[in-house]
Amino acid sequence: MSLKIYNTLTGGKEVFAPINPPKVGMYVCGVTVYDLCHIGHARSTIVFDIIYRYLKFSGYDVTYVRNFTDVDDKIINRANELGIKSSEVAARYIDEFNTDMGALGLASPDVEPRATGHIPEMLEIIESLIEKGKAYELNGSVYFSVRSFPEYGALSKRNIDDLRSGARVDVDDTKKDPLDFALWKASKPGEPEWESPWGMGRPGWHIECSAMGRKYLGVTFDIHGGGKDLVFPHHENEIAQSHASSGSAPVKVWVHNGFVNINSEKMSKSLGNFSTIKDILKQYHPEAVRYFLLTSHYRSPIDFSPQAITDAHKNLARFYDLLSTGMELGVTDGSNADPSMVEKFRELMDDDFNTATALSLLLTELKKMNHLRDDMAKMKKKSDDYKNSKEKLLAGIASIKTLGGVLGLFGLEPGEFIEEFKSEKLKEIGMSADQLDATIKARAEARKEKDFKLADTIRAGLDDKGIKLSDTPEGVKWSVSFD
RNA sequence: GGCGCCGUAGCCAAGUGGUAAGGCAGAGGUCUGCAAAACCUCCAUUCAGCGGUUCGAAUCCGCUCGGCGCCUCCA
Repeated sequence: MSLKIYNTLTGGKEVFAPINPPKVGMYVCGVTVYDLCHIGHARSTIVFDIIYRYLKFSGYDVTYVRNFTDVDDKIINRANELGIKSSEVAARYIDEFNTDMGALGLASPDVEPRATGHIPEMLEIIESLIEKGKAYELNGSVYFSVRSFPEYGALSKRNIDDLRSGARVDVDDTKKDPLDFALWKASKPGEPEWESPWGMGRPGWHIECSAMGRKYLGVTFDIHGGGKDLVFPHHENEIAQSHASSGSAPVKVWVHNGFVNINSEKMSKSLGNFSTIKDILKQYHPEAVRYFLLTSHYRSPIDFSPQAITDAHKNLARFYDLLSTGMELGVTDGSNADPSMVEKFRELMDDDFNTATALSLLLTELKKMNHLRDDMAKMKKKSDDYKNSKEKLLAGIASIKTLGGVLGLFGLEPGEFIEEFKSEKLKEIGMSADQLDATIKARAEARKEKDFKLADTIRAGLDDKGIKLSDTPEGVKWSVSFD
């Protein structure tokens, strides 16, 4: 079986055939750095993080480029509000982006170019477009002539004549056609600006991706990604510019991720219903956020809710519990992963990165391994049965760890995941580890004295605070409950 | 107005022509002083509704109802 990817351009799943295998070039639209990132940005970044990881897992030599848009109207507005330079705004939010995405465990792209570092490359494309009669200069700005590009609308399935230009698009008298868009904008006083053949100015939004994609990945590359909302106009315009300038299509496969919704509505600033990554990470473990985002297909909308992330966390905790057993038994890496599991995982992921079913495969394996673990507890350690079971268990755990790793999961030491969450809980309820210890000891004393009433009262008291006690053969353990 | 997506159990969610994965919640059981965790069993004759195509449809087609997105900056 081979990897199939849904291509927005053709509207269907296609067998993935890189231009120069095993090399793969992938460009993903990053963020405009004028504010904190919300969970929607996290989704997009995580989706492409997983595509990146999976392509590499599949043996491709991937060059992953993700840009920062660091010159833009919104950044300028923010800079004016704060009374600082727009470059400072950009620097600040690039830092914040890196902090947030780092917390979410994202693999770094191979190149993270910034728009402002590629002005000459943009100017080169713009000049070539003017030469070819695809763009024109007016009052120091340069516009792309949409009607000069017959394929315009192919990506977003739009007919030029259906675009109600003027109704919702600002009619700009300086443009020859309302559909035309800016490649270069003459700068106003106080705005960031660069020299150009048409005077001082700054780039339009779309041209940066055309320039940086071409610079790092070539005139035509394999995959271009971004959020669904970028299909039109951003990616449509990008195709027009790049294609018109080079004479060939810039991208083979266009991949777009769906939105994160709140109560079935798109999360957005204008609706005021967004949650920043920082806020979410105050309440939930970053890996639970990643797990949650993987439970539905990347192209579908996903509804953000506390319940959904809690569910994700519960499942993660189950995995880490098994993984800690694996540690005790000596699993260190995935070298002895079960080949048939890996094969199944591949089949699922090869079908347009179906992470939801891939997770269910891991959950099914989890259940099998827990079953085995329970059985082993009843066996004699020197018996052949025990040895055989242990071998299977180790292979199962190794498979889960390896395949989970492709999804960016289970990277922590099991103890770390569990302890991290527990110490957060103690902080939340204002109890020290020593206090909890003493309480647990008091209950143990009561149990020893067969004073079960007192023991149960103590346990219930902790339970009210969200702390669950378990009496296990290895002693009393505690964990965090959600309900 | 144009283009497009979605509607699967109490909740979340796969499956897109061969007879409904998985998770959460719930019920019963094993274990336990009792619990918890883990495990076992059960939990959609049915996929918004109505027609049609087919030997066969949640899956294809048409219509209806409901929800959402893009067409303006947006992951």
